[in-house]
Amino acid sequence: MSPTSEELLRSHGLRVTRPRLAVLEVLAAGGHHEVDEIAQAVRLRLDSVSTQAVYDVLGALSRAGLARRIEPAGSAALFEARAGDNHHHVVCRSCGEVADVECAVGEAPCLDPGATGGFEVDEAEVTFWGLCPACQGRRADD
Amino acid sequence: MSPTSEELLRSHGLRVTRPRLAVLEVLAAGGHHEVDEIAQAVRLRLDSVSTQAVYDVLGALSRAGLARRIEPAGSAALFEARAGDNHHHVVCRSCGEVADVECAVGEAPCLDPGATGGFEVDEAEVTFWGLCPACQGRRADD
DNA sequence: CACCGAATCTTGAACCGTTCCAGGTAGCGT
DNA sequence: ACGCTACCTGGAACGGTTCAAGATTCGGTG
Repeated sequence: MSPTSEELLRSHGLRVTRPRLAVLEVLAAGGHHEVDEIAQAVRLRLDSVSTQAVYDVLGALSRAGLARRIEPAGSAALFEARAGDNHHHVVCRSCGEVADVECAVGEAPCLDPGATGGFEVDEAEVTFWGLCPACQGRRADD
Repeated sequence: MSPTSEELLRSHGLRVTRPRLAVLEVLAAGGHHEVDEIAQAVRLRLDSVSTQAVYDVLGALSRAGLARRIEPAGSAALFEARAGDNHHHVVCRSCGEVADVECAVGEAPCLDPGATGGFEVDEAEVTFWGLCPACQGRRADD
């Protein structure tokens, strides 16, 4: 069974606070969200939370491995609950919609680059670009 | 033999102007550069070029396929001359250094995602993360 | 070779997401 | 219950990028 948000925080050495619980629950609902969206959703649950607090919380959760930050070129930072399972993303060139893509290879780093010029690689981040179903329909509208 | 910068521009339907020639030559020298670096390098060749012009030129070159824009999470936009050959990048987590990595698979999109949720994928962008040779040495300094 | 329309460049300011700062507040171990 | 910190608040600052209006230049035409 999945642990409660409170247990998650404690087990990762983080203090349990209302903003953190709220952010965790918003992320747990799934999807990829901008900081602003998260802030708004959190404010529906709590009376008021500063933008700064949301950034801090998201930073803390990311560092603890409870959230993952992605940043597709041209977009603001997005956060998602899935972290540590090495999955990837498809981004729509037209509307920016993001969806998860399972890692077809397996373990991280799931790709073995040939010559890396001496770099010590620990992760391979893959971003697929294309058109989401909705934008395929209205292709001419760009 | 490789075409001159002027021929490149003309063959891609772009007007030949001093700023464009200068930017192309800076990029042709290789590497991955920020807009600001490019602007400075260009100003060594021409008397003065506005920052805006550099952005416009880089945008035009990217659209024409003469330059490629990459944007590793946490960095400003970088531009490089190699475009259309579907190669990838390694980024140093410590200093941000970027190096090219040949595509191990071949044709674009060089990865075949399994389930893409209906997305029509046309490109797979791979970013490897790790430590560059220099930063491996001073690992403790972070 | 002069002319014209469209593309391009200049200057200067606005924008947006993110981060920094100083101070008050609240979680949690003792 | 107390104190140490980590955390949250509010407001201002920042950097990269983009927008806007107008002058200039490119390149095809007559």
